[in-house]
Parts: sequence; structure tokens; C-alpha cells
Amino acid sequence: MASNFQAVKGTRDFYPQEMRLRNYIIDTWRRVSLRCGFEEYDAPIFEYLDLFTVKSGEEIAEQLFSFTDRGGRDLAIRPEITPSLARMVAEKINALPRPVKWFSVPRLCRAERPQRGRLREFFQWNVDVIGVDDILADAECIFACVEALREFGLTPADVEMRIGSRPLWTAVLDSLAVPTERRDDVLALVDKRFKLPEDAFDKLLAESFLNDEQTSVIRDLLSHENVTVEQLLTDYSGRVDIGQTVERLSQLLGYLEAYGIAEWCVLDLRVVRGLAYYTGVVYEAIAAGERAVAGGGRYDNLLQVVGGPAESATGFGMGDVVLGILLDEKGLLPADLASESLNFFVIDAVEGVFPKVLDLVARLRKGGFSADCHTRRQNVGKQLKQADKRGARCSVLLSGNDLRIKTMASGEETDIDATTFLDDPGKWLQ
RNA sequence: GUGACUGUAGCUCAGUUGGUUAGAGCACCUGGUUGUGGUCCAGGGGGUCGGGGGUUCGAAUCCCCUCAGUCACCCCA
Repeated sequence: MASNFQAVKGTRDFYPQEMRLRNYIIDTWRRVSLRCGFEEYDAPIFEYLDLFTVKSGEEIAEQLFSFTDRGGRDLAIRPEITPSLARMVAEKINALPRPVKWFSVPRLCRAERPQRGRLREFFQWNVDVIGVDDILADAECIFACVEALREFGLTPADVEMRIGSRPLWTAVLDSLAVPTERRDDVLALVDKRFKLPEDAFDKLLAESFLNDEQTSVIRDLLSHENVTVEQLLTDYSGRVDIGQTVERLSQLLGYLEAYGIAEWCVLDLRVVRGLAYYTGVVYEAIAAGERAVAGGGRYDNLLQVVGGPAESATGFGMGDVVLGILLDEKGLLPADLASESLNFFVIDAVEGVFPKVLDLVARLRKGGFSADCHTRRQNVGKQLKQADKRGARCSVLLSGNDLRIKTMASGEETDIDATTFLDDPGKWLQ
């Protein structure tokens, strides 16, 4: 250990190399958000502890980094940004033009044990639409999500957007007389179906409090890995009133089709998204062998929970950790992230002209080009070596008023006077 | 919070049944090159062998504790 200190468990240092990757991911998220018509917002990185516990209960507090400030306030570092979003929107809801289409890339902290795809500090892209009850809002979010995946170079063969429905489960469980208070337990069980081996799941189901009829219908629903709305109506409309729910799913699929992303999407009733605050459609972007790379859904009562008006809302989150693993495995991380790629490296080929070097560097920088020079005078060979290591596209050898431009990749050299060069330095970068 | 596995240079790893001064490749720096980079050659810096304790004449090696990493469980907002 060179230092007496190390990075805290579950955190990452971003050296320039890692920083380039992080920026690549975040820039892509931001670009996609903006072109999908979302506006960026942010919130404080800590909030009152209550904001995070009010909707999920006390047990969530164990997974929070919380502290008491000098004024005795109980605070916590944000583990997600949705409660802050709800707070912000609730506060100004009457002044905000609808729809509220906002995105953010918050840095979040959760005091969980780190493992594959999960750290204690990470970045998460959040995209939300508030104030639009129409399922179109959900389609908007799913589109943005898919658009980002596509922008990263992923294909439907790599990632599937699996879409489920909480209300459908609610309706079916009601019709089976499953008590409301047990509903979350059942959904938690359903959620496990994804990751457990089949026999282990069967065991859990058998050990549950459910009777044979309930078990059988649940099993049947879960068998629909690739269900269509027609199938759902045929199989269940006689049993329960799911007409409205299925109609909404059907509309959603229509929108996704019109958006041209139907091949990414599939109805999958096994997706229920843990407990949380979801009230409608839910979805997860799943890559084989990984935890969900993105997940979201409709949460129509969250604003009320934080004391705001009844306002519908829907959105998703995508974490940088799983995404990074996925892109790395698929070989989709851009290769040119590896070098710094300086435009010009200016060299004093003779002694005594260093002020001119600085002048030229300054002019280039003012012109919008990245330019640099040595910090310790060395001979031309050494300086060229430095230029190479810095990833410079061109070296500019300066002696007197004349310059010699050297294109590093080809080794080609051209003599030119300074005025002509400064007229259009970009010409040398093509 | 529970469990399993793993910690030797910045990175990837050697290191004999416990044996005296812990190595290699890559990377980095310097020189060969008062003047044209990448190649090559030579040299150099960098380790309390994750940390602490124990066993022993002697520990990178064996034992205990601890920290960290990885993976799984719990959880997944």
C-alpha cells in the first residue's frame, strides 16, 4: 500500500482512463434524453431521512448512508432520486407546463454489500414523465431506454425489454381471493421466478400459504414467458375483469410498434419489480446472465406519498455499473477512449524560442483546439516522444517564424509560416 | 447482515516439504540520441509479501483475528 488510506468499500476511483468511460456513458445518456425531449434536473445529494423512509418503511434505512447534522437533523445520502423528483415536482406542480418530461444522472449511494454489478456508489440515469395518465408516457420512457441501448451498440439479441403488469396480477390475485396483505408476498415470490431454478421455485410455491387453485393459476400465468394480449384475454377474461388492463397493455404495444422498437420488447408477466411503489406497467431491460441493466414502471401515487397532489407518473432507472459490465463483455466500449487525443503538441526545435511556443499554444487554445507543450526543455527527439505519449494528432516544430507540422500517424511533415497555419489549424486534423 | 474463495511491485503473475539478500514480463522514469516519436539496447525507481498477532532457531509460505476484493445469499428503490 503506497498510501495509508484506501478507497472505501464499494467505491471507485476514476483515474483519467476510467473517467473517459464514465463520461462516455453519461454523455450518451444525456444526448439520448435531450433528443427524446427530456429536460435535465438535479437535486441535493442528501435529503431528510424521512423522505426516503416514508414510502418504503424503516427497514430501508439500514441500506442508507444516514447521519445527523450539527443542527440535529436526520439526513441521508440519496439512494435514489425519485423521491427528490416527487418532492420537487409536488412543490411546483401548478407552475409546471405538462407534460413534465425530466431526466437526471444522479450519483447515488446505498450501503449494500458490493457484488457483481452492484457497488455502494454509482451513477444512475433516471427518466420520468409526470402528469400524463396515458400509457403513451410509459412508451416514451421505454423508447428513451431502448434508444440509449441502441446508441451504445446493443441489439435486441443482447438485451430484451421485458414488460409486465402489476394491475394484472392484482386483478388475478383478487379474483383468487388472495388477501390484500399477502399480495406483496406473492409478488415477491413471482419476482424470484426469474432467478431461481425451477425446482427451487416449485418448492417455495408449495411451501407458501396458497391453496391449489391459487397455485395453479399463478403457475399458469408464469408459464406465459412470451404472451400476447389476445392470449391473456382468451385465457383470463372469463375468470376476472382484466379488460381495461389488457387494453392498456395492448395500447402500449401499439405505441412501441409505431415507435419501431417492437423487436426489443416482449410481454413477460414474471416481471413485477420487487415491492416499491409501482402501480401499473413495469419493465426491465434484461441481458442474459446479468441483473437488470434498467428497470422502471408507473408509480401513480408517489407524489401523494410525499404530500403532493394526485398526479400520475412513470419512469425508469439505468445504472452505470451493470451497463459498463455489459458493454465491456460485448466489446462495445469505444477503442478511442483509450487515448487522450491532444490536437497539437508544440515543440521548440531550437533553444530560446519558448515564449513563441507559449504564444502559439495560447492562440491554438483560443481557437478552440487542444494544445500543449513540454514543461521541461528537452531535445526534439524527446519532445516528439512526449507528443506521441500524449496522443497528439500533430506536432508543431517551431524555430524562428517558420513552423513544421508533423502528422504523427503518418510521419508526414510540411513547412508552413505561422500566419498561414493559424488561419486554419483544423485542416491538419482531418 | 450470512457464507465461500482470494490478497506478493502500478498491472498480470512466479516464489521448492517453512531456509538466509522476494523475482519475471508489461507499465513508468533515465540514458544510448544539443536534437525527428513508435522499434531496439542498457540502466533505474518502485514491496514492512493487505494489516495485526501467534507458532518456530527461522514465516510470503503454517494458525488466529482484521481489512479489502470477487462470487453467491438477503435485498434490489
